[in-house]
Order: sequence, then structure tokens, then C-alpha cells
Amino acid sequence: MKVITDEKIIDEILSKGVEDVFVKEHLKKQLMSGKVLRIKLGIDPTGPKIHLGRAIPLRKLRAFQDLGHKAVLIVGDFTATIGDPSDKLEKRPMLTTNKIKENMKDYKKQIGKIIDIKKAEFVYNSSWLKKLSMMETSILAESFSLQQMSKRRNFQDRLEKDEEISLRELFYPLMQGYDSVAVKSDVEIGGFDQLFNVKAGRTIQKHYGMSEQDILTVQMLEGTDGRKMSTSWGNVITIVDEPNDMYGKVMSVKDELLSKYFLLCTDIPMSQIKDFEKKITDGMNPKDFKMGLAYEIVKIYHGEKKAKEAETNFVNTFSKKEIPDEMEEIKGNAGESLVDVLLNKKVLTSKGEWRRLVEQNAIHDLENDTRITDVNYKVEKDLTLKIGKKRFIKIIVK
RNA sequence: GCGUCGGUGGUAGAGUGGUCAAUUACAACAGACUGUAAAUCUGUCGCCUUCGGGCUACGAAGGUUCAAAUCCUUCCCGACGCACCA
Repeated sequence: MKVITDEKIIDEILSKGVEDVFVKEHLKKQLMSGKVLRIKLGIDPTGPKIHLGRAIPLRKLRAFQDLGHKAVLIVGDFTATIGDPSDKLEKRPMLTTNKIKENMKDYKKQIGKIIDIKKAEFVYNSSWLKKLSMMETSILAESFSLQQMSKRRNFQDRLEKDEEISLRELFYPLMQGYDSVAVKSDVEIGGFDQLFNVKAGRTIQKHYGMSEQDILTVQMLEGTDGRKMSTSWGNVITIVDEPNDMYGKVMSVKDELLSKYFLLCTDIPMSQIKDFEKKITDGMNPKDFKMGLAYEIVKIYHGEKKAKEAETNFVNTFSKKEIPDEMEEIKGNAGESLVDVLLNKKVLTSKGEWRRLVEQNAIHDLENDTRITDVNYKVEKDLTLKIGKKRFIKIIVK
């Protein structure tokens, strides 16, 4: 396959959603040369689901792949046991091998939604890191000085606060850098929080007499609540979320983050995003653009048809306040109190929660268009309920 | 090994004998409004309750006390300092 060297496309790739490219001139020249480059991306199997934030470097990798370059995916099964200190102020617990195996189960399948797996190289870094002897490790460790290592921002912070930094953590960038040697990467992609690690790749490649990789770091994405998107915060939109859910979650993203989401999570070109921004400043309703965003994102991971359905579903249930076609159905016995039915099926977690919901007028009986105000309401016949504004439950009486 | 400090609800982080089911912030949930599951405003936010209250919770186990998240003892876990490293 011929490598695409269209300058316009290359410029878009090197700037859209990109935080930093190093060395930019060199990388551009390389890309223009028509040579097939090896593009490295490391992934830590630390969570079972890929969310939109983690998808960003993957999508960038895909863009390179589409140019005709070689995607080299490194599963950090070994490094995950070490724990990456990049984005944490505290040290991260080591993951167990079992946990990693569990996480890896359908990881590949998920990655396949973004990357053309067939054309990509897929390697596990345990396959070389596991074999390093103490001797070789020492040679590797020779590449960095204590001073250089301690320059790293979050090590610096922790040093100042007299907080612990384990030596183990210092090894993380060394290992990630060694990965670059092992796969002979020309370019490495990473989130901006990976800056130190990917730069370490250059140092270490040089240490081993190889030419240094160029690096490209992408911007970080905030989650639905505006904080950094992170599984432990629960503010994530994963790429395997159901279409309706995914659509809704995107709609709950704060308006201010709109263009960032467009930039980092869709294929919409930058010029068009600028245009959207202008229209919003001119007074157009951001909601309409957000719906477009939600549509685009669902389309990427579920296809056009599902995206349309999700959109229709959203408009009907939330704008027009209609009852959705599909909803969860649970069974109950005649005469049983409604709380027990809901509690049994784990729709609710406690009777206190139920009391609160009833008091707050949150339980709608959609068949009669009334609110249920009796805490001891008994189920007599089939019911269609709306709890709050987004939960719909159908109760079938046996 | 010695010493010092610390372990609190989904998270951060107050509280150092009763007024503590525990300030506050964030997250979450509900209502109003709306332009959306945005923003804003209001309310809720351990479990059970006949709504009086009851029960379980502040690392674990004991103890002191009328009364403990708060004091004492032991233990577990963590951090830091000292020692050690020429």
C-alpha cells in the first residue's frame, strides 16, 4: 500500500487535538517522505473498558494507520504490574496478573472498534521485559541519572511534600522507553500525561544507539462532570456503552466542553468545528450542536443506524416527553407492594431511597399520568413507571 | 531497631469526651425552570421505622466513662524522620 503524503492531511493529523509534537519538523519530513513509519502506542490494561479519553490516542493512531503507516500496539501487561506514576500524585497499586488477564479479555475487541487490527502489530511488553536480566536492567538504568528522573513534575511535587516515591516507580519510564527500543518505533503517541514517559523513549533509544523516535502527545479529555475522565471517578463514556446511553451521556456533558469533544472524539475537521463555535457565539443553541456531537460519537462506535435511533429516542423521550419503545420489564405479584417489587429487582437499593423518591414526587404512573404519592402503593395490574427523568420501568403482574 | 504523625461516609477533607449519622466541597439523586440527561435555583444524600424513634458505622479487638470518631492498651496498615549505608 502506498503511503499518503498529502500535506494538508498530515497537517491536520499533527494539529487536531494535539498538545505537543516533538520534533515537529522532523516528523513532518518523515511523513512526507513516503516511508512507512512504525507508530507506537502503549496501552495499559488497567480498566476493563475503553473510554473516550483513552480512545483519543487510539484514534490518532488510526489516523496514521490510514496514511499507510504501521501501527504497533504494545499491551503493557508487564508495566501495568509496576504502576504508572504519570497521572497520580500518589503511587499506584500494583495490579495483579489475574486482574490484568481479566481486563485484557475483550480489550482487543474494543480496540478493534478503532484500529484496523489486521494491519496492526500487537505485542505484549512482558515478552521482552520479563527476560531482562539484572545485568541488562543495569545497562538500561544507566540511561538516566537521578537528577534527570527527579525533574519529572510529579516526582518533584512528591519530593517537596516528603512523600514516598518508590524506586519501582522510577523504573516505569525506563521500561516504557525500552519498549521503544524493542519495537524500533519511529513515532510514539501518548496522552499529554505521558509526556515524560514517551520522551524517555527517545533517551533510551539513543542509549541503545538507535535513532530517536518522534513523539506526539494528544490533549486530555474531561469527563461528563468536567473533571478529568477517569474510571475511578465514574464520569466516563465508554466506547462499549449502549447507543442510547452513550447518546445521553454525551448530552450531559457541559456545554463548555462541546468543541473539545468534537476535536478529540469525532472526525469532524477543525475548520468545521471553528464554524460551530462561531455559530454558538452568534447565538445559536448549543444543544443542537451537542446533539450533532452525540450523533457523531454514537456513529463511530455503533454505526449510522444506531446513531439515528438513539437520536430519535432522545428527542422523543426528553424533548417530546414521550414514552420510549423499549424499557426494562420486571415481574411482580398482584397485591405485592410496589417497593418490594422494585427492591427485589434491584431497581432501588433501599426503602429509604423509595420514600425519598415518593416524597420528591419522582414516581410517575405513565398509564394514568399521575404521580404515585402513597409509600405503601400495592401493585394490582400492569404498570408503566418513570422514576426521575430518565428511568423507565414496566411492571408486569403475574 | 528507635521515634513522630496518621488510618473518618462514593472521593477530598473537617471534627479530638456529650449539642455527631458526623461541618464543608465535589460527585450522585429528585424537583422547578429550561435550550439537553447543559447551566441556574431548591431539596435529598447510612439502614429500618407505626415518623415518636430504633439500629449499625469514623482501621481491628479490648478497656476507662453515665457518655467515645474523640481518652487508654494491644494489634494491623501507611507515611515521615533518626539510625544504618565511607
